[in-house]
Amino acid sequence: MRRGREVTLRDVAELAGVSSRTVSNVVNGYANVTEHTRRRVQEAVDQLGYRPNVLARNLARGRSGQIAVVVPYLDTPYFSELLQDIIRAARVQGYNVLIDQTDGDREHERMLINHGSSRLLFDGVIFSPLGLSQEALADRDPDLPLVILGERVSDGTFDHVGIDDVEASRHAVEHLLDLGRRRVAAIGDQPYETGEAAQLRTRGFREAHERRGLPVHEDLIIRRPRFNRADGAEAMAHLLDRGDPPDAVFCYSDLVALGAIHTLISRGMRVPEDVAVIGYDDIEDGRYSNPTVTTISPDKGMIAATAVERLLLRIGSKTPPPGLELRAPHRLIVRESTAGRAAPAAH
Amino acid sequence: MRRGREVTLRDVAELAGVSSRTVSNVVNGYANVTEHTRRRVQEAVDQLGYRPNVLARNLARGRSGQIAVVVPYLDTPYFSELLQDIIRAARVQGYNVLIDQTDGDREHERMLINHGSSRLLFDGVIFSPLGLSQEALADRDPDLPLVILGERVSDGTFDHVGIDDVEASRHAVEHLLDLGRRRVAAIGDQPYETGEAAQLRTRGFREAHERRGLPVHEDLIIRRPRFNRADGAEAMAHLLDRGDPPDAVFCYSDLVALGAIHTLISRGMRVPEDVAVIGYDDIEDGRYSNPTVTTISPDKGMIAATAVERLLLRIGSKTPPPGLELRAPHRLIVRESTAGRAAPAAH
DNA sequence: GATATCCTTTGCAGCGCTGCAAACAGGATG
DNA sequence: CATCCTGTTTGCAGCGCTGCAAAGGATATC
Repeated sequence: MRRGREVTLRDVAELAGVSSRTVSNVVNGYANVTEHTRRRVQEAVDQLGYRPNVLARNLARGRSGQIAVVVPYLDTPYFSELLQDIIRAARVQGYNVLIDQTDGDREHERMLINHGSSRLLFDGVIFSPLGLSQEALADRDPDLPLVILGERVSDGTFDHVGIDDVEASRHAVEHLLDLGRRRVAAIGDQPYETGEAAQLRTRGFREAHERRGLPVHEDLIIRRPRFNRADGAEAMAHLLDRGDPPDAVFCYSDLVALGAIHTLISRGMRVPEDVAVIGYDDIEDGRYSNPTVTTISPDKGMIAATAVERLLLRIGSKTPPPGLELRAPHRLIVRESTAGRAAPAAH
Repeated sequence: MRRGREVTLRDVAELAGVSSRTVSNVVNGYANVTEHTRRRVQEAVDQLGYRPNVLARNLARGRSGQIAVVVPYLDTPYFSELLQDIIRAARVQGYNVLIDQTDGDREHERMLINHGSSRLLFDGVIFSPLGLSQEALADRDPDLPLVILGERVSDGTFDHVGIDDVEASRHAVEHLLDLGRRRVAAIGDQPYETGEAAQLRTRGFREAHERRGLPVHEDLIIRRPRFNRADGAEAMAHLLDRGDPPDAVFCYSDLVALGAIHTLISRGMRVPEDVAVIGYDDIEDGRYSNPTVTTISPDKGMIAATAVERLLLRIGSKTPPPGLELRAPHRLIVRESTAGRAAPAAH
C-alpha cells in the first residue's frame, strides 16, 4: 500500500549534510541550533517532503501523545458538547483525543481506567463515570494520570472537575419555589452506588425547600436509572398517572426535562402554566425546544479547559501533583418552561 | 511517573523458558503453537501481568491500529449518533477511533485528508466533508485509505457511503404535496462548491414537484450555509417576514426543522395546521420535540458498519480495491409536524 | 534406515525516532 | 598560549515489538 520507502530522518540528514540527530532537533524546534543549520535542514525537509513518523517518535519517547476521554454515551448532547471543547483544548497542546464510550457498563469503565488492555495507548484519561465504584477507583493503575468529571469526589490521587451540584440544584429548585410552586417533583434521583451526582442534586433539592421553610414532598422524588429523554417522559407519565400531580418539576438533566415536557404536552397540559419544568446542563436543544427550557448552565468551556490542563500537568510531572477539587461556575438560565412565553413576536 | 521498568515480552519469555518470538505468537493468537507451550506462556503472562506495548507493536507493524473519523461538528446530533455506531464497529475489529472536527474549515479538512501533519497516526480515514473541494480530493495522498460519508460521489479511489439523497428528498417532499400542501419551501440549499448534498436534496425537491405535476416555487428555496437550528430559525423568520408564507417546509436537516418550528411557534403559528414541517436525519431530538418531527431516517447503523468494513478492507489490502458507491436504505417517518397531534392520550 | 514433509520454535535485524553523554568548535579568560 | 566555558553537533544505543527465514523436531513415506 505504501509507495516504496517513506522519507526518514536519515534521508533528510544525508541531504542536508548533518547528523540525523540534528535534523530531529530542528524538526522538534529544540533550542541551540544555529540559524544556518536550521535553514539547511528545513530546506531538505521541504524538498523531500519529510513528515515525522509518530509511531517511532512515540516509542522512543515512551509517550503516545494521546489522551483518552471516556464518556458513558457519546450521543448525549451534554457529552458531545463537552467533548468538542476538550478536543479543542487538547489539540492546542499537541495532544490527540481518543474517545471511548462505556454505555454505562461498569466492567468496561473499570477496564478503561486501567489503560484498557494495552499499555501506552494513551498517556492519561479524562473520565466521566456513570457507575464507577469506589473500589474500581481504588485498585486502578496509580500511574495513569486521571481527571474525573462530574461526580466522585477526589481521593487525592486524581483531579476532579465539575460544578457545585448541590448549590446548582438548590438554585434551580429555589427558582421554582420562588415562582410560587409548592408541589415540586424531582426526576433523576439514584441510589448512592450508581449515582453520586444524582445524590448531590437531590441534596440540593432538599436544601432549597429547607431554606424556604417548605416541606419536601418525598413521594415526588422519582428515581430513574438514566438521564435521558425516555426516562424523563416515563417518569412524568408516572407522576401524572397517579393523580395529584406536581406543579413543577426539577429534572436532573435537560434531556429528562425535554422528555417530561413531551409527556406533559401530549397529555394536553400547559408548560409552565400547569407544570413548570427546569432542566440541567444547558444543551442546545433546550434553547430551541417548545417551550424553551429553563436550566442550570455549567461552564463547559472552563470544565474542558481545566480538565485538559490538569491532565497534561499530571502527565508531564515526575511526582504526581496533589489531587484537586476544581469547581467551574454555573448559571441559572430562565427560559419559557418556567417563565412562560412572551407574546408572539411582532416582528 | 511510570514505576520502574514495565514488563516486556522478553521478561515473559525468560520466565516461560521460550523465545520472545514465541511469546509474541501466543499473545497475538497466531496459529501453530502447541497447547503445552501456549499454557506455559499464558501462565507467565498472567503471573507478570504483562500487557503489550502498543507503541512498539505499532512501530514494528508499521500500522497504528487507529482510524480517524473526521466530522465538521461533533455536537451535531446526527454526527454524534453516527460516531457512536462507528466507534462500536471499529472496536469490534480491534481498531481505535481518533476523532477530529473541522468546524467546516476547508484548510483543516485538506490537511486531515493527508494524514494530518504526521505520518502513520492513523491507518485510514472516514471523512464527512463539508466544504471539501474536488481539487483537495484530487491531490490527496493516494495511499491513505479513505471512505467518504454523505456527499461527494466517488472518483474511484475511495468508497462513498450514504443514502440516496435525491430519492429521499423526493419522498419527503412528495409526502408534503400528498398532504395537499401547495406552497412548499425548502431550507438548506447551498451552492455546488460548498454543498453537494444540499444540491442533491434540492434536486429531489424539484423532482417531487415534477412527479406530481406541480410548479416549484423558486422563491421558496432558501439557501443557508449550515444545517443547524439557528439557520433554520432565521430562514423561517425570513420566510414569514416577507409575506405570503409557505404552507409546508422541507428542511435539509432535523436541526433546521427544529429551528424552523421554534420560529413558527414563537410567532403564534400552528404546526402542522398552518405550516407542515419535515426534517432529515432522524435525530433523537425530533422524537421528543413539540411537535415531534416528521423526517427522513437514514439507516445510521448500516452506514457506520459499511464505512468501517470498507475502510478496514482498504487498509488490509495490498492492491487498493475499486472505489464503490454504497447506498444505505432510508425511511420516511411520519410524526406530528406533518400529521398533527393525536388527541391527548387518555392514559 | 534414509529422505521428505510438516509443524513449531528460534534468532536476528530493524521499524524510525529520541535520550544521553561525549565530542567538538569558537570565544572569552587568565 | 593554555584553560575554561558555552553553545552546537554528533554517535550510539535502545524503546519493545514483529517480519522473515532458517533451524529444529517429530512424523510420514519410500
